Amino acid sequence: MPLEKYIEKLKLKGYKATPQRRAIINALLMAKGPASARDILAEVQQEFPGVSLDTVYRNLHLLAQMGIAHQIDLRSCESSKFEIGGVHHHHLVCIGCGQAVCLDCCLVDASFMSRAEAQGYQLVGHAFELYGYCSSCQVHGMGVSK
Amino acid sequence: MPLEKYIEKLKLKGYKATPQRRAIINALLMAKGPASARDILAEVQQEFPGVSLDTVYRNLHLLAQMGIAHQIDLRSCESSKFEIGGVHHHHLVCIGCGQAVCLDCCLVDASFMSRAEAQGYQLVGHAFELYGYCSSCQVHGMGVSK
DNA sequence: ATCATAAATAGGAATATTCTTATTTATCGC
DNA sequence: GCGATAAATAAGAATATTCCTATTTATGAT
Repeated sequence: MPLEKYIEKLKLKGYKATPQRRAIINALLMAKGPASARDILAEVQQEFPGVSLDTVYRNLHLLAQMGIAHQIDLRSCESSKFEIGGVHHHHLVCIGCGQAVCLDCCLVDASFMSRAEAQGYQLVGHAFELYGYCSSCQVHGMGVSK
Repeated sequence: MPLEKYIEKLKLKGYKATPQRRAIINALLMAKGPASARDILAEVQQEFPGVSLDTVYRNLHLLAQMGIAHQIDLRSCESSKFEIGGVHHHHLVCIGCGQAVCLDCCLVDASFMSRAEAQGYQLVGHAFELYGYCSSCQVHGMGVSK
C-alpha cells in the first residue's frame, strides 16, 4: 500500500500528516525486514537530523495501534521490531539472535471480536509469536537441550 | 505446582537453586495477578534487601524460556508482566491501562511444533495476546473511535 | 489568507531494561 | 567435608523506552 493510503487512514481518525510521520512510514515501507526503533531513527535522520527518538516510538506505537504497522515482540535480548504492509501474518522468533521467520497464517477469526466485546473490550489488534532457537543458535549452545 | 517442582525442573537443565531464585519463584506464586519486574523486586526485597534488579529480570526471562512462567507483553504504556502456574491460557490486554483479562483458550497445537522444526527451529514457547481498550479506557476517550 | 485549536514535536528528565565484569556460591565428584 | 567448576549474583555502566513540558504546526472554519 502506498504512503498516501496510510496518511488517509490516519487523517480519518484525526491524526495529522506531519513530515516526520511521513518519513517514519516511508522508512517502514523501504525496510527489508522487521525494523527496530533505532533502524527507523537512523533512516529518518537522513532527512530530519533533529528528529527525536520519542517521536519515532510514539509514531511506531500509533501505527501499531491503528493496525497499520505490526509490532513483533522479540522477548528480551532485543527490543521490539516493526513491519508494515504485506498480507497479515505472524512470526517464528529466535530468542537467541532475534531473527524472525514469517508464518503465513493467522488463527484469529471474527469469534475473537465478539469474545472481546463480551468483556467490554474494543479490540484493535492481536499478537501471535512462536519462540524458539534457530539452527544457528542451537549450535552455539544457547538452546535448551543442555 | 509447588516451588520444589519448579526447582527440580531447573536443576534438570543445570540451573542452580539459589535463594534469590527461590524467592522470585515464590513471589510469582504468591502474586494475585500478572506481576511486573518491579512488583517481584519489591516482594523479593523483603527477604533479600540487596537483590539486584538484573537478577530479577534474568530470572523472569529464564523462567519464561523454561515454560515455567508466562510473559505478557502489554504493548507500550507499561512493561511486560509475568505469571506462573495455573492452566495454560492467554490474555485480553487493555493498551490504555494495562489491565489483563484471562482467555481460557489456546489455539496452538502440535502442528506448530513440526512447523517450527521444518524451519530448523527448536520451539520453546509462544505468545498470543488480544489488544484493545477496556470499557473504562473507552469512556476516558483513549479508544480509537474518535 | 488568517485564526483557533488540537495534535505533534524536540528536548531533557525519569524509568526500564540489558550488558559487563569481578566476585560469590551451588553442585558434583572425590 | 573438600576442591573444582560452571552458574549466579551485585554493582554499576550503557541502552532503551517512556514521560513531561513548552513550543511549533497541520487542519478546518471563517
